[in-house]
This record gives sequence, structure tokens and C-alpha cells, in this order.
Amino acid sequence: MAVVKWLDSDEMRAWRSYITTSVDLMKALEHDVAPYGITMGAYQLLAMISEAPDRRLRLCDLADALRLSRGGLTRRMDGVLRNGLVARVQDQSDKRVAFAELTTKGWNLLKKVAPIHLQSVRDLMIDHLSRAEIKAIGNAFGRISANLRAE
Amino acid sequence: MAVVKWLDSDEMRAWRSYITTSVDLMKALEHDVAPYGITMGAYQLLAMISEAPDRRLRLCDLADALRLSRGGLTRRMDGVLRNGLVARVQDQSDKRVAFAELTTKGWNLLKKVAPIHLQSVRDLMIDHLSRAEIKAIGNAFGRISANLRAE
DNA sequence: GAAGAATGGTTGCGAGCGCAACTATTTCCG
DNA sequence: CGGAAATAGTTGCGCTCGCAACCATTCTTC
Repeated sequence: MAVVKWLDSDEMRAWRSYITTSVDLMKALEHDVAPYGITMGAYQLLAMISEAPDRRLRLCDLADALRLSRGGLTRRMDGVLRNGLVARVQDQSDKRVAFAELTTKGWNLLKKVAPIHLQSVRDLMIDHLSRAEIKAIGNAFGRISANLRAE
Repeated sequence: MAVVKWLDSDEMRAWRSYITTSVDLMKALEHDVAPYGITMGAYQLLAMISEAPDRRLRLCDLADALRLSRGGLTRRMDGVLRNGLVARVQDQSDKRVAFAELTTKGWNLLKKVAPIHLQSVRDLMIDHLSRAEIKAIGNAFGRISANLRAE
């Protein structure tokens, strides 16, 4: 095995600041939506469904979008089902399939929380970045993501 | 409350690619060290201690560095203690305090896994970025982090 | 120097999630 | 058509971690 090339100081700074900041950032986002009685996990679930046609999504696709295992999704669904934010709808043509569908209550909550969350994203990240940095981050992470999925 | 300004397409791309890629990236890093019988959590713990003077660190400082609650650290310590990678050393002058100290076994494992992890970081992220992107990410996340800690 | 506050660490409890095994349904092919 | 393989979702188990209550020790203040 070839000797691994260590990170130089720019690379190290990028890596470390990225890793540690990401953890802090996620906690801060979580903290900001907590007063509305919702976790970021549930928020992202609602947000995903809301963008789908008819505001419903196959559980399977939802799991992929949320980067959850199928079992993990079942558990996350438990919460939002119990709170009446989402309904579980059985597919009539393929009886293996079920959909998660946003309820009125879920939709109302999402409409209320989305601006809060958006403001967090601005305050904690986006508004601290120059246009060039925003583009750089979009490009960089887009490329990293494409490579991850290709592996 | 003022109307929130929605994200434009560059901002949205930056935000979304950052969020989703980060999750995927963490899982990939976890996957790459798993064959060596270690989790990223334990790896980061070992790495933190290894950088401290005498390769020992107060539990309290370790928890801060790892972004864990004190309880969370106790649990993460359980694992590495059981595996003999780290020793728990009581402070003699202040009997409330304990240190985590790298054992020879822990140090050897770290030496073995560090190049593997480093290679992952390069393959999955750093080597996909231009020098300008690396600097942009270092600057951007450094600034975001400073703001988070200031709040 | 004694009472109360602050600090460091652990523990019980519960939430979130991955994995593997399981059931139900559908598809694929000989 | 019929049986094997694939697909969708759930469940039991285990791991990680935050929170709050708790104990021990040290510091502060009068």
C-alpha cells in the first residue's frame, strides 16, 4: 500500500472545520425547531412529502430520500402518525406498497415551522457566506455526492 | 415578524447538497473503518486523545471536543475501556477529575486505522476539490463555526 | 471554618435508528 | 401455471446518546 499523503494545512482546516461545524449546526437547527414540538427528523419527513405530487410519497422512496433504512423509517413514521401529521395510505393496485400522506394538521404545522427553519438556515449558515462561497459549496458538495453515489 | 426571504437557486443548491451529502459522507466514513473493528465515534475519541499532551485528556474536555454530553461521553468511554484502547486515570490533586489515556493497544490501533481513514477522507472528499474550493470551505465553515459559538 | 454554589462524572430512562429475520405481495421464468 | 426470486414494510434486538437526577469533591463567601 502506498504511503498516504497527509492533509496540508488548508486541507486540514477545511476538513476539521467542516466536520465539527456540521455537528454544531445540526444541533442548533434542532434547537430552533424544538419549541414548535417537532424534531428535525420529523420536519424533514414532512418537508419531503410536501414536495411530492399530491403530497404523498411511497414509504420506500421516503426512506431513500431521508437516508433511512426501511426499519428506521417505520420508526420515524410512528411518531408523525401518532401526532396525526401524516396518514398511512395503502396502495390499491400493489398491496405491498403504502404511502405517507400529509394531513391538514401536518401541512399546517409545516407551513408554520418552515419559515422558522428557513430563518435558522439563513442565520446560522447561508447569510454568512459570499455568493462565491455559496456557489463553491454547491459545486463541491454536488461533486462529492455524485462520487459517493457512483461507488 | 418580517417575511422570510426564501433561498434562491444557488443557495438552495448549496444547502441541499451540503445536508444530504454530509449524511452520506458520514456513513461512508463509518463503513470504511468498520473492517478494523472500530466506529467513527471511537476513532475520533482516540484521535482527540492522541493529540493531547501525554496522550491524556480530561473527560470533560474530551466531551466538549467530541460534542458529547457528559453522559454521552461516559457511554462512549465504556466501549473503548472494555476494548482496552483507553485507560481511565484518576487525578490525584482534584479527585473529581479523571483522564482518558491512550493505551499502547489504543495507540497501535490508531496508527493502523489513521491512514485508512485519511485515505477515505481524500477519496471521498478532499481529492475532489480544487485548492480554491478547499480554501473556500475552510473559510466558510470557520466563519459559521465562530458565529455558532458566539450565540 | 461552615454552608451553599459550582464542577466533574455516573446512572436510569427513553428516543432514534441500523440490522437481520419475518410476513405479505408481486414478478419472473421455465 | 407454478415455484423461486424480488420487493415493501414491520418487528425484536442492540447500540448510541441526551436529559435529569444523583453523588462526590472543590471553591466561594461570609
